[in-house]
Amino acid sequence: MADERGDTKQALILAAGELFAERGFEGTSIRAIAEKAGANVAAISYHFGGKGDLYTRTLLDVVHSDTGRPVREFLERAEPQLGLEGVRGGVLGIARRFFARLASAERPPWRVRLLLRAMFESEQGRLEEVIEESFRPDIADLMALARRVVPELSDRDAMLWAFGFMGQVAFYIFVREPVLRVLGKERYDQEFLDEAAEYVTTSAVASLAALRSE
Amino acid sequence: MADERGDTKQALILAAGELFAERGFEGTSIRAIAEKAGANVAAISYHFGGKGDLYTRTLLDVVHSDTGRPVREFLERAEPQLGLEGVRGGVLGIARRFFARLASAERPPWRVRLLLRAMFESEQGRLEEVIEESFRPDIADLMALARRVVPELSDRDAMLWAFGFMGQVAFYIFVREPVLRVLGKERYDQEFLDEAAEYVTTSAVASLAALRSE
DNA sequence: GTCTATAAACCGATAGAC
DNA sequence: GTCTATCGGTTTATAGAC
Repeated sequence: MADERGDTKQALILAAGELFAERGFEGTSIRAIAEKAGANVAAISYHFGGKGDLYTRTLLDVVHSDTGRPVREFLERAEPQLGLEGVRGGVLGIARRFFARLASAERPPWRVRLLLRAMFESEQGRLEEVIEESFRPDIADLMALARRVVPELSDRDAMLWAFGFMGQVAFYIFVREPVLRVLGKERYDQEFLDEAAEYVTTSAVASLAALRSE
Repeated sequence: MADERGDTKQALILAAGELFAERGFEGTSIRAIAEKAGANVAAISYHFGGKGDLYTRTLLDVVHSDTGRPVREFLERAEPQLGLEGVRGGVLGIARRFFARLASAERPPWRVRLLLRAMFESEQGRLEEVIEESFRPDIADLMALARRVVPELSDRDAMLWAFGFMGQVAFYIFVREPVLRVLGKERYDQEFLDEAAEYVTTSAVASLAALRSE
C-alpha cells in the first residue's frame, strides 16, 4: 500500500471487469484488458498473478463494492409486521433501485452483468464467493421481507417467492438484447424501467396475497 | 443425403451443442467437440465450413427441433375466453412442461441452456434467428394467453406479464448452480420442479387478476 | 513498477494422402 | 468421407533489462 500507487492496479480491475462482463472470461484476452486499462500485459502477472486471479479479483470487487442492499435497508426501517398495502411501497422502492442499475450512467450496468455471468458460467472459479456473499444474502433478505407480510410462510414458499422476484428482475439483464429487440428500442429508457418496476411490484404483492390466502 | 451417412455430422451437432451450452462459444475448442463426437477435427471444416458455422447450426437445430410449443398448443384447444379458474390449469400445464425440460434425461436440458446463452451473449452471430423464431413467438403466445383472460389488456401490460412468466422460468435455468446451492441439492428433483411450477402458476394467475382489476 | 522480447501451449483451418 | 500433419496466428505467462 505504501510503495504502490495502485493506479494501474485499479485501472486493470475496472477494465477487466467491464470486458469480462461483456465478453466472458474466455472471450477476453489479457492484451485487450491491458490495452483498455492503458497498462502493460506484464502488469497483470505482476499485480494479480494471472488472468484467472484477475477475474476472481473483479468478482470480489463487485461483490464487496457497497452498492447498497435495497432489501436489507428496507427491512431495517420497516415495521416488524406489514400489511399488503404497507409492503407495496417498499417493494416498489426495491424494484426501482434494482431497475435503476440497468440504465444508470454513474454505476455502470456491467457490474450486475458480471455477477450474473459468473453465476451462469458455473465453471470459472470463485462462484462460491459470489453465491455466499451476494446471492444467498439477497434471497434471505427477500424471504424475510415476505415473512413481514405472511409470518407463517413456509421456507419453501418464501424461497419460491424470492426466486420469482429475483428472476423477473434478472430477466431484463440477461436477455437484455432480445427484450430490447421485441420492444423495438435501442436501450432501456426511464419510462419502460418505471413501468417494469411497477409491474414487478404488482406481481410480487399479488403473489404474496395468493400465498397468504392458501 | 444420398452419399452421406449423416452419422458423423449429427454426432458433431449434438456434441457441439452440449459443449457450447455448458462452456460457451469461446470456451469450446473444435478439438474438444471432435473428441466428444468421436470424430476427426477436419470433419468440422468438411461438414460445416468452420467452428462458427457449426455453432450456427446447433442453434438452428435447437430452434427448429420441434420440442413443442406448450403455450401455442394450449391456445389452440382452449376456449376463446377464459376465467381465472379456467386459465389456471392451462398455465400450470405450460409451466410443468417448461420445468420438465430442466431435469428430463431424454430431452437434455442443455438445449434450452444453449438458447439462453445465445440470447445472453448477444455478440456471437445468429442471435437474430433465435429471437425471431423462438423468443418473439413465445412472448406473443403468452400475450395472447393473457388476453384470453383480460381482453382489454394493453400491449405493454400483456408484454410485462409475459416477461414476468418467462423470467421466472428462465431463472431456474440461468442461475441453476446458485439456486441448487441454496436449495442444498445436487440437481433438480421432481418434487422441487412440481412445487416451482405450482408457485409460478399461482404467481402468474394472481398477477393477471391484479392487472384485470386495475 | 514498467516494459520488451520471447517461450510454450493452444487455437482454427486445411492440404494432401488414403 | 476420414485421417495425419502442419501452417499461421493467438493465447497466457514470464525472464530479464531498465
